[in-house]
Amino acid sequence: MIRINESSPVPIYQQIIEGMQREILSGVFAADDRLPSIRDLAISLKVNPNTIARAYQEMANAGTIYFKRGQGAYVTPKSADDLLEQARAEMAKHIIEIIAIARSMNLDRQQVRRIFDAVLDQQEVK
Amino acid sequence: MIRINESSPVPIYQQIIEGMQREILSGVFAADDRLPSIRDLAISLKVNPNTIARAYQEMANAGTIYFKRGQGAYVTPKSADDLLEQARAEMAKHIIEIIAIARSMNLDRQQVRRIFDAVLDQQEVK
DNA sequence: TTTAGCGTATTACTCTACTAATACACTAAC
DNA sequence: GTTAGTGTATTAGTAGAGTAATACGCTAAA
Repeated sequence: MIRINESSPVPIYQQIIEGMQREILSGVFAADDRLPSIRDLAISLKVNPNTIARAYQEMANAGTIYFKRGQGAYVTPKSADDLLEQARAEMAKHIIEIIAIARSMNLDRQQVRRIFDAVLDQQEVK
Repeated sequence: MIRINESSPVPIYQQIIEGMQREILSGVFAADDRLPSIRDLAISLKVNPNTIARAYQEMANAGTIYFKRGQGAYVTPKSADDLLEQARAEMAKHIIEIIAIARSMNLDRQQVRRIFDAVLDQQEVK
C-alpha cells in the first residue's frame, strides 16, 4: 500500500510513481495486472484524480504501464526488468556524482573506495 | 574564473557558490584573501548584485567566508578544510542513496561493490 | 441504447524560488 | 565633510511546479 507523506518536499505524483514502482518490483502487481483506477486510488489516497493521472501518465510515458482506452491501466510485461535497469542507471548517476566530488578533492580510487566501504559498514549493508 | 550557465536549471547563486568553493579548494583564494566585491562580480558575470549577495550571504552563513563591514568579503581560515569535510558529507549522501536503491533491488554488498567498481572503471578513476 | 466506469482536457489557483530595481547605511581615504 | 567603495534592506516582478475543480469523450456491459 502506498503512503503519501504530505509534508515531504517530494511531490505527491512522484511519491505515487515511486510507490507503484516499488510494488511492481516487489511483485504486488505482475505483468498485465490492472492497477487501481485513477478515481479509486485518488479516493483512497485522498488526493485529486489529476494527481494520480499525472503519475500514471508519466509511468506510461516511461513504458512501465499502458492504458486500455475506457478500461484502465495495466503493467507492461518486462517492466520489472526495466525498473531494475532504471535503478542501476540511478545508481550509476550517484556514483558519477561521487566521482566528480572525489576529483575536486583529488582523491584516488583507493581513497574513494575506502570512503564507500566505510559508509557501507555504517549503514550495515551485508 | 566562474562561468555561469544561463540555461542550467541550477540557480545562478548556487552556481556562484559552487564556483567559489572550487576556487577556494583549489587555492585561487587562500585564507583571509579578499573576494571580488559584490558589484564587481555582478558586473563581470552580468548578473544582479543581489544574486551575488545571496551567494556570498549563504557562504557566510556556512562559515566559508566572512565580511568586514564597509570593506568586503574574505575567506575564513580553515574554510578549505571545512569544504573538504562538506564534500565528504556530500559523498556520503550519495552513497546512502545508492544503498537505498540497492536494497530495493535486493543486492548484497558484494554486488553493490561490483557495480561501483564498474562505474569507476568506466569513468577512468585511477 | 443506456449506464457506469475508464482516462483526458481545460482552466485556474496557489505557492515557492529566483532574480532584479532601487534606495539605504556603513567604512575608509582623502 | 565629502566621496567612492563596501554590503544590506525593501519591494516587486516573473516563471514554474504542483494541485485541484470541472466537464468531456471513450469503452464495455447490461
